[in-house]
Amino acid sequence: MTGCCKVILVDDHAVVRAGYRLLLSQTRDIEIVAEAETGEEACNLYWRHQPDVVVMDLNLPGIGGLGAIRRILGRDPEARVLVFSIHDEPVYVSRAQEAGALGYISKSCPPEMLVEAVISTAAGKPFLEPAIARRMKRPDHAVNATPLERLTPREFDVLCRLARGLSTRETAQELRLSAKTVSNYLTSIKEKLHVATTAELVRLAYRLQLIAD
Amino acid sequence: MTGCCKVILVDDHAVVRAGYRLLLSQTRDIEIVAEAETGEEACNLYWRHQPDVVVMDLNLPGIGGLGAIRRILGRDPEARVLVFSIHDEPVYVSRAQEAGALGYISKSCPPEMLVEAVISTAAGKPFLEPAIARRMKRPDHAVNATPLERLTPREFDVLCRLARGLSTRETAQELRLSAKTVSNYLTSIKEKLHVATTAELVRLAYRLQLIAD
DNA sequence: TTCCGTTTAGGAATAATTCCCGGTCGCGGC
DNA sequence: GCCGCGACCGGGAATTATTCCTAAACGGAA
Repeated sequence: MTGCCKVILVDDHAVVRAGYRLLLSQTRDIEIVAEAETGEEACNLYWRHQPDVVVMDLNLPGIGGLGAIRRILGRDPEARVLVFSIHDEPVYVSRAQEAGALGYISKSCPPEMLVEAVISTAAGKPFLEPAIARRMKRPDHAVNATPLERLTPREFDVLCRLARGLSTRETAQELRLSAKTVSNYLTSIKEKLHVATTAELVRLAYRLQLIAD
Repeated sequence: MTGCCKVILVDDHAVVRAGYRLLLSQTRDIEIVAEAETGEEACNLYWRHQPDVVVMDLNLPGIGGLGAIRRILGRDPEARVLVFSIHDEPVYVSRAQEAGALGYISKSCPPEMLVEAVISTAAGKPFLEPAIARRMKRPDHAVNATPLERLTPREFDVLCRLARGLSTRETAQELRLSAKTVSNYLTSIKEKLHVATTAELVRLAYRLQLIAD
């Protein structure tokens, strides 16, 4: 571990970022070159700084963490993103990996592991929190466990936003789609998840821990 | 501010605690004497250390943050608790204050404010994040505090069913109303609870423990 | 009695949803 | 290269849901 790895920190809470910054600054090998509050901001800062790794929270305002990952990876397939989320459910891990994340740790991990994961990811080595890796291996979760796995990435995007309480119109604006398309997605989501009403959909989203409170 | 104020840190995420610990340790006046992951643990550690202030997250496993606050205050009415939550809605503030919290800040506040709030609360002075204080003063806050009380009995009936996932038609059948009437109730419920979509309504119902899972 | 809030629902206008369709794009196989 | 597939996007038309307004019936409070 010679050299210093440059890190961008993405999280919508300033206090939280400040904490991580201190935590990571204790290690000589790590330097935080920028912080972002939103996915969009993260993308912009990425081009400017060309960091070795992006430490990315998942639920961000705007395009969200997954959107940001897709956007960054779309333009730089070599980008290394470490997801650092409050969620430790396999659903989110799969989604993040699909989007192109190289590492994934949850906020329940011990503090040292954050450092370890950052260094590993910066070096291009995938890092997955062991506790989560164990859960991912359990057969019941494979592809058929949650019907969520049958949703396409875009359907998933739409579901996340509608479940959070956005209207079809707001969702459309955020994702730059027509309200019509969002409606059509909603219909197919409901069909795939076997629910009839939006309320049922939201309850399901709670049970699958897609949204929390 | 002579002397050192003793702090207990309560949050279910170790990394997050580690960050706050570093953040607070930068100030000489503050010493973190213990950390807890759950409300129960926080209570036990409170008797052992008799801290000047407890920095408490709200959503904890088990009895939760509010439960812990009530339990601590129940045995030591002089206890000083600073709530440090991700939520910035007035509902949570009122709940926390009812439970006995002396201070409240959200995680969207600037890092320096955490230090300020800890010192203030430790000294027995209430601290409320200015941005939240402003929101609390808005007239509609009376509604925010106990939103369900503004619903008529019939509206409540309707809400329970819709939130559980019944369609307007099913709800109408169950209550022997016309679907039209149920729709009309739905509109007035949404207005009284200040939500725009059904999804938001369901989330609110979760938070108010109208439905569980 | 008069007034007010609740319960109920219809009419009309508007918005959302459903179902069906057709187009584009990229990817893996032949 | 060409084919097929599935994801992605949204228009059209029919159907439903929602909103906003109105109004009747009822019961309790002033």
